[in-house]
Amino acid sequence: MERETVLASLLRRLNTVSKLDQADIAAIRSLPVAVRHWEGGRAIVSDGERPTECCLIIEGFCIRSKTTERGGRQILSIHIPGEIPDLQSLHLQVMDHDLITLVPSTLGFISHTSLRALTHTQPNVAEVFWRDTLIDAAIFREWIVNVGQRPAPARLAHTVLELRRRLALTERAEPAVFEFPLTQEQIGEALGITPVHANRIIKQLRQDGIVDVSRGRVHVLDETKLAELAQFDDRYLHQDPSA
Amino acid sequence: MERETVLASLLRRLNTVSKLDQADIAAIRSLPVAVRHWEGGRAIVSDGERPTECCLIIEGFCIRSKTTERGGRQILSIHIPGEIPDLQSLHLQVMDHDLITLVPSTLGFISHTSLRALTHTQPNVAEVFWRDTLIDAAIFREWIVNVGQRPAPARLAHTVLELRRRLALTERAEPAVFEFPLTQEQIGEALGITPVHANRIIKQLRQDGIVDVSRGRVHVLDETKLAELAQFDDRYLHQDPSA
DNA sequence: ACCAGTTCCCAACAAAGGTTAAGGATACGA
DNA sequence: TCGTATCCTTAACCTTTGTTGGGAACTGGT
Repeated sequence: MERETVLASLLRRLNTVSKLDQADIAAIRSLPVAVRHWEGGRAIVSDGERPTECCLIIEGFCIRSKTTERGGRQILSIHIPGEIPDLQSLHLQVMDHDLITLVPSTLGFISHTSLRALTHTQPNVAEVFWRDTLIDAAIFREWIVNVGQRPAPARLAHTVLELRRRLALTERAEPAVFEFPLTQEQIGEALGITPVHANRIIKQLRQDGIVDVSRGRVHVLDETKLAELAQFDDRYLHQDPSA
Repeated sequence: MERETVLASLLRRLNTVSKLDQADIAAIRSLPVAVRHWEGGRAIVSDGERPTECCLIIEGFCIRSKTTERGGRQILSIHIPGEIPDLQSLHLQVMDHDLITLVPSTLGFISHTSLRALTHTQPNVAEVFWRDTLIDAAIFREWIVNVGQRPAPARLAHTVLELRRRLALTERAEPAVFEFPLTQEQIGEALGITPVHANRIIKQLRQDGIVDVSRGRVHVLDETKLAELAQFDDRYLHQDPSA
């Protein structure tokens, strides 16, 4: 795979969310990236492990999740190409959650060693990466609000709109139809509800002509009603570098 | 107030959670800190604002929270002396949530300017601060699990044990009785339940002889039962610098 | 075309949690 | 010490969500 395309979405994203100068871009471009393909539904790193590299999603979808001792699983975030979902492992040596592919994916592995060398020689890149992990945390905060405050249908609506907005960063569009490769069971795990209840609310939203979530895709049926249900305000994504 | 005591708990905490050398400690000690007293229940920074300084809690308790358009409030975290709950504002210019005192507190304000100067001259301090925000994010992840997966009594038990463990970092003890200055309404906002339900579960836990949460304090009645209910595993707090 | 394994779908019932409304305790200032 | 505000407490009732269990539809492999 071309080096260009491997880092393209990462650079596009970082350069939108922060400010990179030519030296930063060149330095990131020269990072050694080991490209590997991964099946769907397979762990990349697991809770308790001490990874020595970070994982850039080049193509595909991943989730982060934690499993409780009672066997329940909570999905913490959904990740898309251009993101480095385990960037925190650079300074948090032991994983406190799992990182798992949802679908067959192309991943780029970058060693902690070379990332640390990069952040030491390019302090501006260090700050851009730091900011990236802060946005990650901001998304967790909103996820807490989602699970803690919103009724189940609004939770799904919000999750769907957040993902679309984040996809728009690298894809430059907010389409009415887009990929959302979670089973109903996984949707339940993301929203903190059972799969049966996930099925109920999906059916409801479909019948109400608001949104159709099925076969791994989202069809937005009524943009206005969906936005009203989700009360989605993208400020927390901090996509504007001056904000 | 003595400079020593102003930064004492911050330094103790950072030095436990990460590794600081003498130069780092000296550099942090020389930070200009503006000490101010704050009433309880008053905002320090609010959603939408662009703060120019960060806030160190010297004495007291604070929370971070978000308010939804429907009027519900979700408490995202509880903060104690030695913590800088809005450190993220250093690289996320616009606040996406509120920071509020719970009780009358002594706060130390440190300008972004001097913090940036510090992180530029002492890259190791930058990494320690970065790591601190990553631990903050790890706590958010566990909070998502708490609200999304655990039944209400276990949520309260977990929250209580987490706070005690974090207090132990600067106080070096895990007492059976400690301060927990949240009203039942605020407990509900933290756990994603109504105040009425918060009251129900508090009463339940008291009657079951597990824990008594009242008048702003926690009394642990049965350490074993409480631990079993909460399924508390402190790995996610990353208090050990090698982990 | 068939099979096994998922995933989706649905119904009936149970439990957890939300709503409303009201009385009682506590703290604090005049 | 009296009031006022806040907080705690409880009850009755209602809604959402969980549980159990089953069947239908789809998928990928042979």
